[in-house]
Amino acid sequence: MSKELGIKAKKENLSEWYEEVVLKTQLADYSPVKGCIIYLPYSYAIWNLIKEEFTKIIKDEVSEVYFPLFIPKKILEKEAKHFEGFSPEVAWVTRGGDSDLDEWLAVRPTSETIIYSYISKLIKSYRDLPLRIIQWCNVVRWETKATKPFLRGREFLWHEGHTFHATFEEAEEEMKKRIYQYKDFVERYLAIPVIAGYKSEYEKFAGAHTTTTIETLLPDFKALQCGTSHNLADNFSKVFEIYFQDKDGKNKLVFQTSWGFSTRLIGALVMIHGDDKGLILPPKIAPYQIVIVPIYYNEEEKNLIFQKVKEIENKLKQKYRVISDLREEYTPGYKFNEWEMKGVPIRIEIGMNELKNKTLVIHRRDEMKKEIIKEEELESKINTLIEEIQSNLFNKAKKFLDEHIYVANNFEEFKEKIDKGFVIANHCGDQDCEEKIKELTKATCRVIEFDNNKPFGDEKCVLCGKKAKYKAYFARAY
RNA sequence: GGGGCCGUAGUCUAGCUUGGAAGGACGCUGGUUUCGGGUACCAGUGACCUGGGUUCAAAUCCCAGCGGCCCCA
Repeated sequence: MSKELGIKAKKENLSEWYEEVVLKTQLADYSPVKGCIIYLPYSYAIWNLIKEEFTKIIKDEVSEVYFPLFIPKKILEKEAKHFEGFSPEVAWVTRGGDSDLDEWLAVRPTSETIIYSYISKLIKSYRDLPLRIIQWCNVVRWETKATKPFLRGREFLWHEGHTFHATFEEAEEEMKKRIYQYKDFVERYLAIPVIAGYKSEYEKFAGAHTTTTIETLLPDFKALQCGTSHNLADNFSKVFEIYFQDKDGKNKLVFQTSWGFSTRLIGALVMIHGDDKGLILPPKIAPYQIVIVPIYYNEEEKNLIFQKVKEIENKLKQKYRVISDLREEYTPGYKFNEWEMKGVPIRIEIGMNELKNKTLVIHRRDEMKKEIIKEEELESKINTLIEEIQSNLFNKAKKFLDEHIYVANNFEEFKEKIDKGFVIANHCGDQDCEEKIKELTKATCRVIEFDNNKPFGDEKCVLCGKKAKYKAYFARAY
């Protein structure tokens, strides 16, 4: 009776548990390079599903492109604030073959500069606007601190959208549209509840006019940024000289946005939905939504049951991602445990009892409950179960998030609650003051809601006591 | 940025204090058996992170590097 295959750590010991789940479910493995993980088939399948589903949502408006991995130093440093923000973690190519390069090439930490150095070729007239492009790629940020698979690495996969508009207002609208799209997507597909809103001045994207974000809370009460959308205004078009000729014949600067989310979402999925047995995947992005396990005692039964398994599989395959586990060297019990660890939402068990009675055993991973149904009810049962599991996971996560949002009327209350989740507090908006809060509590301003951000109570900043500019969510962050 | 722990087969690990033939369990391969919650037995397979130093002799001691984990800032 070996327990070696299962997850040994309890979820209470979150770090230990997380590492074990990622490795044992074969989502990913370590590589020889610090902070660079190997995306094994299971996590890559999840990423592909995320890509596929998100693409369906945006494909009518946004075209897919691919720009180079390398960015010449001159181009990367063109927008001063952007460069200042990213330079501490840029990886450089300084040598090619046998010779030193005359100009260093950055491995893209993000692609604004390489794209914007080119894009004026595509934008001549107001008729070319708005222009919207997206690329799915890898980026490199040379982390020096501790790395964690999916959540913090030197290389990760993401998409970055870049849009070009005639006016500031249009760009502002685009930025918000995308962040709401992210919120909707992450909540409906990954079942991860998030809070959407602005970043503070201190936390915004290097080079942006305004940054918006979606933030969630992990089980260790730390906030995790799940996606961002920036209004770059004309900050980049000024330095990259991206002009268009407007209806009035004048040349004008374009206004831009950029937005993205990354494979970090996979880390969030694991952390938020998993339990002591391992992963629990939301049906909409589970590589396998249903696993069918046959149970038989001899060759004769095996043939009969495999036939039924195939029949059920083919029926369900019309609509769902199904796998039949026909491996003969493992017992049903072994298979149950393995697929539960891997988080497959629904399991169907088929043995002689089911064959005789024209029934099926249905097991749901989120509640770990078995049910016997009539065979003819199968499709309607699966349809409702898929929906139920998806919303059950979201509701559980939403409950956790809601229960860990506190309000602080003063700094004492702030300090008391800050290690338990999000703390809503008034803030003056000054960068120095925000930095001070970070020094004192390790917490940062995570998000300022779009609406509902007016200061409350005495309307004074929680730390410095000056008149508050807004109320915001603070937390310790990943 | 500071501190600590660790690196032995695909995985978990014994051995390290006190230097002297690297042991077990799981997995994997072949076979028999079993299959409704991690079957059992037999046989086989497979490892000391890298580099340097000390020594007659290094998994073991020392130094450096690489990688992983944890705590603090």
